[in-house]
Amino acid sequence: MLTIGKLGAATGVKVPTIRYYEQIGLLPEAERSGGNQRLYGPQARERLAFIRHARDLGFSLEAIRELSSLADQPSRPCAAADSIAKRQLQAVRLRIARLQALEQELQRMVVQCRHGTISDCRVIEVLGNHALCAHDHAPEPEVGSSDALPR
Amino acid sequence: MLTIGKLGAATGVKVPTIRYYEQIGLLPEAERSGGNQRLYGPQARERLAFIRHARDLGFSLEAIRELSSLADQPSRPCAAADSIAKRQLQAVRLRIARLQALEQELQRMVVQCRHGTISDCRVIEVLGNHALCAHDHAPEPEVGSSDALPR
DNA sequence: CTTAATCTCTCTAGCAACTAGAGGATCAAG
DNA sequence: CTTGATCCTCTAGTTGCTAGAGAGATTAAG
Repeated sequence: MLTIGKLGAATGVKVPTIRYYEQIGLLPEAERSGGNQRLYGPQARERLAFIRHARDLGFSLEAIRELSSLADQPSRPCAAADSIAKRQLQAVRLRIARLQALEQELQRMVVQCRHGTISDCRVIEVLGNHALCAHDHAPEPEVGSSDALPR
Repeated sequence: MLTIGKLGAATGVKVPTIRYYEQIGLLPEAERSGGNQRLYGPQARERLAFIRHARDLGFSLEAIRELSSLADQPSRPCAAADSIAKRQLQAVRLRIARLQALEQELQRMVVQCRHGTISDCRVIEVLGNHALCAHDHAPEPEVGSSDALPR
């Protein structure tokens, strides 16, 4: 049995985050020791590793909630899991495309800066005037429930 | 003079967001009409467009605060503005690289899914076992003050 | 001139996904 | 048996907004 600190060290999840996951019901309530401290077995460890990994891949906690309730029902078809992953893939691709547009724009700004005074700084100038932009870099449209990429 | 609603429509910023910017001191306090409603001139409009554009380019409000205080001092050297933009460019590039790793991994997961049952779903399996991953997709390290990319 | 519709005002509370800190209990090592 | 690390609960803060209540202002139509 692991204490919360060991579990955190083993999975790379911070201690308060583990308690937070329990609080929001993403992890089941842990067993307790005589002195009221949380104790975790290998099952809890696997579950947390699953969550951690999915977080690293950018899944929202909501998506992870779905995924892990699916994981608990091994005989059901996996179409749902598949579609959650596909949605996430789409969201990631969109985000990449958008960030690449930003990258272009920022690079242009930085390259054109003559390092003089603010009054003729290209960075400030471009920010003040969208018309000087080469590309469209509109804000991201919302995509399903797995919009935000974390950390 | 524009009311807050017209200003919002003109700049693409929502009304409560404008009030929020004023509240946190990113916009100066607006003039008021006889009936206590906010009124904006062209200066405020430019400032808000500047903020909006910088937000679209992923700058944090903190970075924007710096940038716009710089913009107010036209005779100072522009090295500071330049370096803020460079930091942002770096952060964006890092984020792109990381998202591309995620994209690879997600795609592998999705492609390998045989559309059977959960018990042999590749998506669930990979999430449960990081060792099945091709790449490292560690969480992003923090970069300066302009970490989060919004919207 | 009145009424109705549409702003606008302030204020509080909520979202994701944590993080930080206070103040106290418990545990393992020496 | 004491010290220091770890654990407990609880509240509040972070970023960048968004939503809603309840009240007042303004405008357009009739």
